[in-house]
Amino acid sequence: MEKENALFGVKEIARRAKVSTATVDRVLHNRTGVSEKTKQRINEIIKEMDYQPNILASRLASRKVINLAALIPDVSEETDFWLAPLSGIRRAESEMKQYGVQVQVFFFDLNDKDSFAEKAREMIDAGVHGILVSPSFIEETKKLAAECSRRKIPFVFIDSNIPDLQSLSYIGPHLRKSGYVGAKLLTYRLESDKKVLIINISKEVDNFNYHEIEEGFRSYFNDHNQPNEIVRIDIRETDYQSVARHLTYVFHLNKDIGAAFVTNSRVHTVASFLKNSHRTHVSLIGYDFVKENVGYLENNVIDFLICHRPDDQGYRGMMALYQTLVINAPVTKQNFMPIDIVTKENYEFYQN
Amino acid sequence: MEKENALFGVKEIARRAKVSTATVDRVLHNRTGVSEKTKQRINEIIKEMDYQPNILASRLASRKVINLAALIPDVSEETDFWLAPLSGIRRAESEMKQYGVQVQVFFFDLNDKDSFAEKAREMIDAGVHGILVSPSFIEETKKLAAECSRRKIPFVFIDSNIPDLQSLSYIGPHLRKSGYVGAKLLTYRLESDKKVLIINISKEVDNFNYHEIEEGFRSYFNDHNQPNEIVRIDIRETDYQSVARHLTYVFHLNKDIGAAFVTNSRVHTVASFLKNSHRTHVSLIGYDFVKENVGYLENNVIDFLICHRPDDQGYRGMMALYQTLVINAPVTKQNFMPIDIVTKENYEFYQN
DNA sequence: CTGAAAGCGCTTACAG
DNA sequence: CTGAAAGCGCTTACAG
Repeated sequence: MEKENALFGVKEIARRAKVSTATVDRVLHNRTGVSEKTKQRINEIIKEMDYQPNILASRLASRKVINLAALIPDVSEETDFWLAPLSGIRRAESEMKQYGVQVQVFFFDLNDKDSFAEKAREMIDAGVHGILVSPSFIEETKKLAAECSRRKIPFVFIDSNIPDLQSLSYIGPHLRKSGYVGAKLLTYRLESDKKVLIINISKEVDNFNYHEIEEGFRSYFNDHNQPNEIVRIDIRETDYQSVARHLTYVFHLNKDIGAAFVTNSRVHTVASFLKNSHRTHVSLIGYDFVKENVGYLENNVIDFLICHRPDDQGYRGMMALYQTLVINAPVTKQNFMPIDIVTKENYEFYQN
Repeated sequence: MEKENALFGVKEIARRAKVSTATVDRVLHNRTGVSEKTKQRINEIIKEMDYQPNILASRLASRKVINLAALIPDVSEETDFWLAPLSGIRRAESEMKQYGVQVQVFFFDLNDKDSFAEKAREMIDAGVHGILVSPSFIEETKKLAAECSRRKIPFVFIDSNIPDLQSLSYIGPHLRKSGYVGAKLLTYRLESDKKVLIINISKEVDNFNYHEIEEGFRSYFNDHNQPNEIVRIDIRETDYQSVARHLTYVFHLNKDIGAAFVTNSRVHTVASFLKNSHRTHVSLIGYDFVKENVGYLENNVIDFLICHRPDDQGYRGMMALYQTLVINAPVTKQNFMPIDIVTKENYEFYQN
């Protein structure tokens, strides 16, 4: 009168291998304490049956909570950019929590390397199983990556990448191509006798990301034999007064600037300057769909914003961790986001 | 010696209400056969505890399979547009199937209303619990919607909408705004003495979608007092010869057409004509990131393609059904997709 | 209208 | 190295 209706699942494997389900479970999860012989026999049957575990049952039985963490910049007065990735992370969280996954978010200060290191420490100490991180500081990120490797904690990068660090996945823009797109838009209606101004506003002296964007931007000019002269300026102070001072000088020296390209989300500062100095005829392109920029899109001072779906980056980053840790499914190593073009006319539907 | 360690879940509710978990379950799912009094008592406790059901356990115990279906156009020789929504549907499927959800896709012929009705019939007869549909034919869709309402089967529309049909959700473009964006791009570098040509290539005489797009397009010209004259042409045959014949005539009549806007994905036919007749100086904008169009983006005949994340539409549509039927969570009634701008420079990263 | 018991497909101590 | 048994938090017949 035994019920042998289980034609699949661990029970069936156990029946065929003439072992208990406990042993099957051990093999399934590469746990120790199974003779090599039994192990092989079971593995063959698993293959034969093309066994697919029931994640539902698995998660329910093992009441292990999986702890995922994210280490991202805090939203600051300067920019609310990180609101978007955060919202993607939260969205992932709300989908995963029913399956026993918890998410903790750690925020660091973009102007303070030490806060990154400190929060990374906290995060590791919290005993997390997987990490999403915005690798804003190279050295500190390397240390974190090393620690993760040591503890076998998978980690993904979003927004920018540091190659060769064994990250599970990179989810973010292809910066070179992004700069290239910027150049296309900038030159689309640019007269050939006008100069082009590249503006890099950043406290960090050597941000590799901006270099890549600029390289991409310049390579478009090369590829298309654009005759326009390119002027560039680095501004190390991010406040309006400093930016205005530098720009006044550049515009004074170069009377015929027809378009400006800002390599990051600080384009609103430039927009403000152009507006105040009655230079709104200059085409302006920059990065990121943040609050500060939208107003200038609205009143036509900024022509285009380039964006890389920051919301999606957060979402997909968390999902990549989930895939690895819960579903045990493979994850794409490089996941380049679309290079989105946002204008006054389409921004209201740009959710990411 | 009883274990009373369950401080949550149906057991705890049952304990507090002094009933069995079976009765709690009945109340939880609005099943009949519970006295009004007991029901009230249990509902109070549920509220008090802010009880969240464990979907894992629920899905595992009730081995009911949920059948979702999609009714979309088949990929035809004419266009592979529907490959994208299909891939989104498949992506959703692979995420949901571990949770006991099955997905069936039914394909109809875009040139044959009857095939829509027929497949709709088949789908309903298959006993599905939720439906995603591309409402390509109004009357047939209305019939399907009525049948769904009768059977209390939730349905979502993607790609285009038919309002007032009690759909669970619409996921797709805001067509008016999309046409508006098209006009912005078209005029961005257009000289004011040039004419603009609107081209509508479609066998259907009265496609409401194209009307909306065109209206949006025209309203941009109004809003901005664009001086350009607008010429429009309707082409009822979709083959290249017919299109070429009509266009030859229009271009003959109007010597100074500077830009053309095609209201759908058939922009590649126009591109082909422009190329063959050495008119590639005409700016060309149209719809959809389909194989046929990409080549012309590549060789600069098409300037911009406008897209509405068809992949995402399929994915989100299925997810909306999942949310309703499995999670019992609310769903947004209108979900307008971003209006994406695809160019030669950024298309390689446009996955949707 | 209500409850006791079995069961979903796994995992986990525990005992040997 | 292996297995019997209990249990995860629900749902489902079945019996009353």
